[in-house]
Amino acid sequence: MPLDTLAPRPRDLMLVDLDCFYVSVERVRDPTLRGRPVIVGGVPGERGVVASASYEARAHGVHAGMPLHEAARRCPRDTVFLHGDHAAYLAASRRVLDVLGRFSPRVEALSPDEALLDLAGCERHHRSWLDAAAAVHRAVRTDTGLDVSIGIGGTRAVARIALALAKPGGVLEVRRGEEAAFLADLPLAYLPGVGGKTQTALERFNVRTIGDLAAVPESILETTFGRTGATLSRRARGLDAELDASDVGPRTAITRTISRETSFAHDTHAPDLVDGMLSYLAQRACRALRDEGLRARAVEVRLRYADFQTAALRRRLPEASDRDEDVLTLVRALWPLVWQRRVRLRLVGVTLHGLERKAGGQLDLLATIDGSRHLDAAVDAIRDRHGFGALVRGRAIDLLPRLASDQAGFRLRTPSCSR
DNA sequence: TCTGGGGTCCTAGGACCC
DNA sequence: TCTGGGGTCCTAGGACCC
Repeated sequence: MPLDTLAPRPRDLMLVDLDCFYVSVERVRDPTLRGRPVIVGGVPGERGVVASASYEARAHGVHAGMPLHEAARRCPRDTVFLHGDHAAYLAASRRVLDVLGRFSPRVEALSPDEALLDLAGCERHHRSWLDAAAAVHRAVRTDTGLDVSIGIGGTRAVARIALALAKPGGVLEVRRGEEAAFLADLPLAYLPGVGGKTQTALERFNVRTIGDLAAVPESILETTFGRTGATLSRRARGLDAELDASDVGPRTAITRTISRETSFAHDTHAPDLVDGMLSYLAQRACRALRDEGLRARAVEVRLRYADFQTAALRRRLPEASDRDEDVLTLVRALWPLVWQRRVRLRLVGVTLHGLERKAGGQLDLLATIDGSRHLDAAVDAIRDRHGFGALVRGRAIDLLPRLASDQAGFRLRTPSCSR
């Protein structure tokens, strides 16, 4: 890592977050949902958790990540439960990114409902950053009907914490030089990278606020917690950690892993069901792989038992591949090895590792004489026209009626805000 | 019927090579 | 005979985030 990326570079970052994103998109499509408790993630009776809850639902103690049946127990009768429409959310997300692109040439989508803007060079267009934030809020509102919250700070971590305090629908700017004072009294849990385990570990050292952490010498934290300790130390002091120092902009790095997993409606001990579901998931993962123009070098099969214990095995493929057949062979060999306990399974999943860009030229030439590659391409084309379920290999076909559609990532954690 | 699905980064130990 | 390092690849698993 070059030294200059470690030096604290003065910059102004604006983190924009869409409030109750999924619920808000649903309300734009169906205004009768306004003012009522709305929960996106599934319907009661299904296995699942809340992905997004309206403030009316949150008033009853519902939050993202809560099991659906628990949410149903807490909410009034007229609460609307929706599965969600991820294609619509993605489309809305793109429209918002278009709007943000008018405010800065450097916009980075962090998730479907969050984007980071580097404000360098935008000074002359606005009297202040608060002014700019108000303009962003108005523009997104006008063009998409969605509301945003905004955090402004000199580092990704500071902007994120400012955002947490700005919700819902507000703006908070932390000016350069004021980071230490801003962070000092905040509970440790506000610091990105501090989860339950780390918080507990640090509390044993009497570290309870971000200011407490900032006061501990970085060398001690690094000795105790390794690289993570150094990262947290820098964030707590309002500095960029190595991880955070990258330029703001579209991600260019290659995807690291591609995974597809699903929970069974009921825990199962039926080998046919497990084999079929894993075949289906493997084919979906391979399709995503081909869509990205990547090949995988290793395959992992994961499962979760009814008691929530999980197990996984990872093996290299004989050679990097994007073909259903190669991955299926390995998946079929692996799952009987992973499933050791005589306990029902609640979830199975397939993860592709060691992704690399598919080589061009010569391999394409090979592909023309490679029948199974042709087959995958033909299958992909049929699925494009008629949906993924139109064609599934082998035993996976038995499962089709109960398979859910492709789903993008759910937003789980909404930092709590008491101000 | 407690506890979804898709990711990233980091660590650690063993194999193997020089 | 004994005692080493360093580097890289591979697998397993933890913690965290949205």
